[in-house]
Parts: sequence; C-alpha cells; structure tokens
Amino acid sequence: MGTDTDKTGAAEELAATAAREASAPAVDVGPLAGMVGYVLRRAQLAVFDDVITKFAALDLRPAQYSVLVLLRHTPGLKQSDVAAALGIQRANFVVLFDGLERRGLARRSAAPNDRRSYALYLTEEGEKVLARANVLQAAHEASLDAKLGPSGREQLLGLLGRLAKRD
Amino acid sequence: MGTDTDKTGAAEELAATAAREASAPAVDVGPLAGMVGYVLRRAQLAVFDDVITKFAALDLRPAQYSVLVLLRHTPGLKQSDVAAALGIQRANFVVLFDGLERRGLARRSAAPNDRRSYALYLTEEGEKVLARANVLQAAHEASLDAKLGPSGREQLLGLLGRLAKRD
DNA sequence: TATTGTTATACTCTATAACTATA
DNA sequence: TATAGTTATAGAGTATAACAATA
Repeated sequence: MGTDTDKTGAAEELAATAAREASAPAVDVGPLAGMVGYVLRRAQLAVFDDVITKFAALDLRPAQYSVLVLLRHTPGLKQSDVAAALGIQRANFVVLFDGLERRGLARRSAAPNDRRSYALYLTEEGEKVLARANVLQAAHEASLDAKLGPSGREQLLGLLGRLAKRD
Repeated sequence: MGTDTDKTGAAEELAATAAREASAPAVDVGPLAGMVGYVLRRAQLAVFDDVITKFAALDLRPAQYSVLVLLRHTPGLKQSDVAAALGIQRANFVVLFDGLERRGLARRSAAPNDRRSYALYLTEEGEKVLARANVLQAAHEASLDAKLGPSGREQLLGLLGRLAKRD
C-alpha cells in the first residue's frame, strides 16, 4: 500500500476512502439485521479481526492466547481439562499446544498421580509473551468499551453468557 | 448409545449424566470470562450449533440461508453485491452460489445493462425451501428469546451492531 | 484502467476414527 | 472398560493471486 513514489497524499486517500464508501451504499441485508445469529457472527468477525491484527506482532492467535490465559490462571491443568474448558477437541489441542511448546511458551510436565496425562504450565518466556499480549488485549477491550459505553459492556457479557449456556 | 440389550434404564442414564456433569465441574476459564471476544465467540458457536442442527434437515448452512434471505429481500442483486453485503469473498461466493444453483434453489440471470454480471434470483423451489427454513429460524429465535427475555434481544442486537461497525 | 465473474490454491479451524499406554 | 494423549485425515471456511470478458 503506497510503497512506491506515493504521489497520492493522505488527504487524497481519505477522499478516496470516503468516495468508495459513499458510492457503495452497502446493500441492505434486510431481515438478517434482526436475526441474532447473523448479527452475532458479524460482530464476532469484526472483533476477532481487531484482536488478530493486534496480536499479529506476537504471532499469537486468539485460541493460543486463551490457552496462555487459562494456564496462567490455573497452572497444572491437563490437556483434556484445557481443551474441554475452551471448547477445543482433544485431538486438535495436541497440535495447538505443540506449537506453544515448540516456541518455548508452555511446557508439558509429568503429572504426579497419572502417568497417562501431563500437567501443563507456562514457561517464563510464556509469561512474558502473555504479559505483552495482555497489554494489547486491554487496548482492544478499551476500544470496544468506547463503542459499547460503560454499562453496555456488562450488559453484553451478561446477555452473551445466557446464549452460551448449553441446555 | 444403548443399541444392545440396554440393561440401563432411563433413570440410570439420567443419574449417569448428572454424575458426569457433577464430577466434571467445568474448569473455570478465569479472566477469559470477562473478555468480550472470548464470550462472543463461545456464544456465536452455541447459537450456530443450534441453527446448524435445525437446518440440517434442509441441508442448508447458515451462509446459504443468508443468501436466500437476501435474494428474497432484494431480488436481482449481482454476485459482488451479495458477497460484499454478507462479508464473503467474491471468489468463495461463486462456489457457494454454484451449490444453490445446482440444487435449483437460485439462478443466475443475464443482467440487463452489464454483460459482465448476473442478476441473481430465487427459484420457486428456493422460495419453498426458504419458507421452510424461516419456520425453523423463527423457532430458533424464539428459543433465544426464552434465554434473553423480551428486552434482552433488542439490547443484544443494539450492542452487537455497534461492535460490527468498521471504523 | 477498473470491474465482474471465475479458477486454482493454500491455510486455518473443526470433527472423527483409530491407535497406545495407562487407569 | 474407560480415560489421556496422539496421529491421520477429511471437511468447512477463508484469503489471495491471476486470468478472460467486459465496462
């Protein structure tokens, strides 16, 4: 984007963007706008887009971040516990955790009473990366708060929590 | 599940389920429970699980349903319009729409003023399938309302709408 | 030059079956 | 028998580059 001579100034780029948005009046999605599933999906994609962009510098995906957060909060969990808590298939979690371990962010430790399983922990490096990610996450959350307002955030978490309940 | 002699009665199955849930107290996800992105993602997955299950009888995916709804609301849109409105890449929309056309649910019609593009329409069969899907969708939405309460639904749509805005 | 539809391709995420070693 | 971890694999969904036809 603008890597060469860059004859177009910032003002012209803004004008171009405005024109593009004005000339493309965004087709009305009709009844979809009133369907929770559709609106929920679009919102989730928009939020993840921002998180993924912010985490890109750390080469961290949202799912990887959630594992780091969970292990920081509850060290020593076994793979099945973490996978189940995060809604990840055990089989897929193996590969995900392999990536974290290969990068030295987390480790598998022999479990005390059960030779089938591992106790999972963050490494010191993992703690560092998590700390940096938490800063980005806080900024992300702040930008959401700007859109939601102070009470909106708590309202939203409450409503979404009801939807996530499996029953 | 209980395909053979089935010595276990319904009461015992219920007890087993209760025990399973009691013995697996669902690991606390800690700080994740307060992060909008995480809660949003889990809610979206739960909601989609229900929709996908309900639509399975029609062999319809959420994205396919959204195309039918949009074409019913605004017939004659071209592929780029529909794809952009739904946040689907043009290239991927081609394949998606091929599936609908192959099943006779929608059709590509020659566009009046532009020989590059098609005007898209539902077929009569598509209208029928959409009508059946709308019944299932209404039931789905009703089950969400039961979880959200009457005002919760509108609150949620409003809050999610703010998150989906790209700026 | 820009847009529309298209093909091909690759990458991520997810789901399932099957295996091993332990319990 | 059941559970924990693992491997392999297949299916969605998504993103990008490149091309032909048309504007």
